[in-house]
Amino acid sequence: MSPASSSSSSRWCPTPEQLMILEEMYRSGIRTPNASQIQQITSHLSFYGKIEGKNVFYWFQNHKARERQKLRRKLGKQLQLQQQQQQQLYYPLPLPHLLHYFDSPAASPLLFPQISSSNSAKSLPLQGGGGGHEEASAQMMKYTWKVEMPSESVVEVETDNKKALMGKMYGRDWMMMMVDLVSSPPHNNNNSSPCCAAHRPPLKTLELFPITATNLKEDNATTTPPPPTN
Amino acid sequence: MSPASSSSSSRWCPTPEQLMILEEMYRSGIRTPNASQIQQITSHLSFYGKIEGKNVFYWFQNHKARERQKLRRKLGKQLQLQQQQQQQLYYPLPLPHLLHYFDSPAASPLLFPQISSSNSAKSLPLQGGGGGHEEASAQMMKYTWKVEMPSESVVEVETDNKKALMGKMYGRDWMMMMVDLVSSPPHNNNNSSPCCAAHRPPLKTLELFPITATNLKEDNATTTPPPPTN
DNA sequence: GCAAATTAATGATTTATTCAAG
DNA sequence: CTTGAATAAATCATTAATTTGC
Repeated sequence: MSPASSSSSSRWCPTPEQLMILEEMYRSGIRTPNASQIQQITSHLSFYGKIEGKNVFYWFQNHKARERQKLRRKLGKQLQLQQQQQQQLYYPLPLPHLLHYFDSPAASPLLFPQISSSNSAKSLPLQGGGGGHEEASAQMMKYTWKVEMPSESVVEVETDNKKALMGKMYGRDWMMMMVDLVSSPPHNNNNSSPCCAAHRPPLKTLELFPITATNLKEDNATTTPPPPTN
Repeated sequence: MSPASSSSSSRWCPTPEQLMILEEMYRSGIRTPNASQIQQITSHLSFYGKIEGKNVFYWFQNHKARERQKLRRKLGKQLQLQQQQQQQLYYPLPLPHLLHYFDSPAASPLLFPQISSSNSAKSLPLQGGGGGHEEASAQMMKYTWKVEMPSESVVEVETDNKKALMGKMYGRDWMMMMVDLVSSPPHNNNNSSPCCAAHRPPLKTLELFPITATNLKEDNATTTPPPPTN
């Protein structure tokens, strides 16, 4: 099973450009891109280096989690203080380490445009079946770039059959599978250097782009309109 | 449809304080409060935010269930460990009186511990899969799964048979299989210095992709019109 | 200066939780 | 109550930083 022994780099290493773009996207509100978005992002980022859909997927997952974690600690302290004060009014609670939920409606005067709350905003904006069986999380579709994918062959699937076949597969994994199919185009970077040139030329111009992303999900707090919950 | 209309979330969202108190109560022994107790609790908790009696009722019900579940799992694991140790002396006897604790197909391995370090051979480097291969579950279509796939080979399956067959290929196993089949493109894992391009394309002015309001409807076009949930 | 040893980041997986539908 | 879909949390594992001894 020695996978080519030669360090096939088991792990993706984002180039500065890729990272920059991803962060900008995140900053713009993107949190959990769907497969379609991932494909496009991947496609674009592949210009700057080897990358696969799952990398993008993971990046957002991890980044979101990290940010949330960071934030949670800060808020946690604040909350604890508040609660310490309040608990005196009611039950003499020993105040353990409850740090599960954050949902204070008072919301966050946060500086960062993200992570409104961890578990709180449970109100999943699942397009709540308004009208009739939607298929796209509308919110997600807001930002969509026109990318030139290698080939375009819309697969027609028999939903019914498929459904049966799928058995149980976690959504994420499934998505990844799909994403893998599309992943990044062959990117010949014939370079044997260890991995990830950490410091490469600062690449000058990189102007930031206007991503009109409105990925409104439980995440994102910048301009969260009350989830229609349609 | 569209129960919506509810400007506020249709669902109770416990504030941290409420949650803390509830948990403390649970900890002190309360399990199934009667109407009177519920009323009282609700009254108290309402100080920290909107809440109704039924919320309290449901909370205790759910929490109780959850705790049981948790405990059940822990016991299972402990047993597993103990048995792993003991099985060297004796042989793994699946304590019959615990069988009812396991109801999922995944349970069997527990009873017959085989020291399967799940995380052992994680690093399954990219296999140069190739075969296209995709199927979509009806549910997934909500994410607009009409993505452009390199090759389309819709696997025709006999729903009925397959379904039955699936029985054991739950979750991870199934996924892994699929992923293996699909995975990433050709990618010769020779010495193709995988990681990070220290060598990315000229990249001069970094022309960022045109993500703008202009093409906000691409997806619509290719897939389906996202309901203006927003 | 460099390379083994340690530590810090962070990419990749797995597990648990949550919500909704049947 | 059960099951499926989706997500977040927890965890693992590898890479890059860094420290340290030479």
